[in-house]
Amino acid sequence: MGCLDDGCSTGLVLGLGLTPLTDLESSTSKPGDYSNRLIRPQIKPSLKFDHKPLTSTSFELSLSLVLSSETYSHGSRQKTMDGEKGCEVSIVAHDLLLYRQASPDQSAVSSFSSGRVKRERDLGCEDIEVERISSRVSDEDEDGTNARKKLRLTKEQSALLEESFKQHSNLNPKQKEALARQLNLRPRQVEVWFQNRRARTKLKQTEVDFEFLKKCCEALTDENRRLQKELQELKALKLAQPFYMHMPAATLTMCPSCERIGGGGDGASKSSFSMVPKPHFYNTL
DNA sequence: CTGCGACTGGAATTTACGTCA
DNA sequence: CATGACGTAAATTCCAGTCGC
Repeated sequence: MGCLDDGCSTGLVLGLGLTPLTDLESSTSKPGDYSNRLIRPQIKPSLKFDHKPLTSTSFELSLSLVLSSETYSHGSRQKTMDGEKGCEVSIVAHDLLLYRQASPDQSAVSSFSSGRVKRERDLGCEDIEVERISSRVSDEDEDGTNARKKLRLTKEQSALLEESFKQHSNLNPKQKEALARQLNLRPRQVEVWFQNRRARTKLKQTEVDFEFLKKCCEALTDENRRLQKELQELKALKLAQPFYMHMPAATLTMCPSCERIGGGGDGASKSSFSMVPKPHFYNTL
């Protein structure tokens, strides 16, 4: 990314925009995890300027040249090399687009600090157009810094997301799209919400597991201490009462709870207890 | 301080495309 | 010329970690 500053040093950044001729969202998509990839071959020429003329693509591409000072600090992950000059060209199309909440009661405005080109297909064409109109107006701070402005989801949005998460913690692209439409959010936002939700659910579960294991550990420590003590007492008993010495060791058992010694043998076997292993309470998770 | 929306970077995976036998 | 195997680039998703409001 250093090239933006020093390599080219032109102060110019080439921005790429998709002006929709797009039936690509509606017609070519198929259900399935990677349906959106179907549009990739069409986007590809736009990313590699040295391959094909832009006009060969199936939709119009708009390029804008802007001063690099207008670009975002995060920059773009998608970059390519200018074939002729060997100069890195940053594609910042989406970076310059501002998302505007469709809901009028949404006071918060989501920043679009580092939307990447690859994310652009997340947006419906209308959304792109809306964002294009409202872009460059208010997303950036006056001083050009790119502070994240955080959207606060409404209760309704959160509730619906939660509801949806309960049904499936992972969304396929179609579900994501539908949910985003329903919530007046970008698919990317829905995606991020689900990612965060999964991560935090996992974190919570880890904490619960940790507490559980800690309690198990404490219980086992206690049990171990008790058994050690019991062993000591048994040893002491053995020394103090030589009476048991002449009995075969295998016939002697001790009740773990009442600590009484039961003898083996024919007659005694009925009255003696049996050593049933204690069931372990710390079953696996 | 906590909650949470958003971002970054990396891994894994799929797909398209070019090359070669 | 058609075809299959193979390598590679591009694009996607998810996750872990982090930032910052």
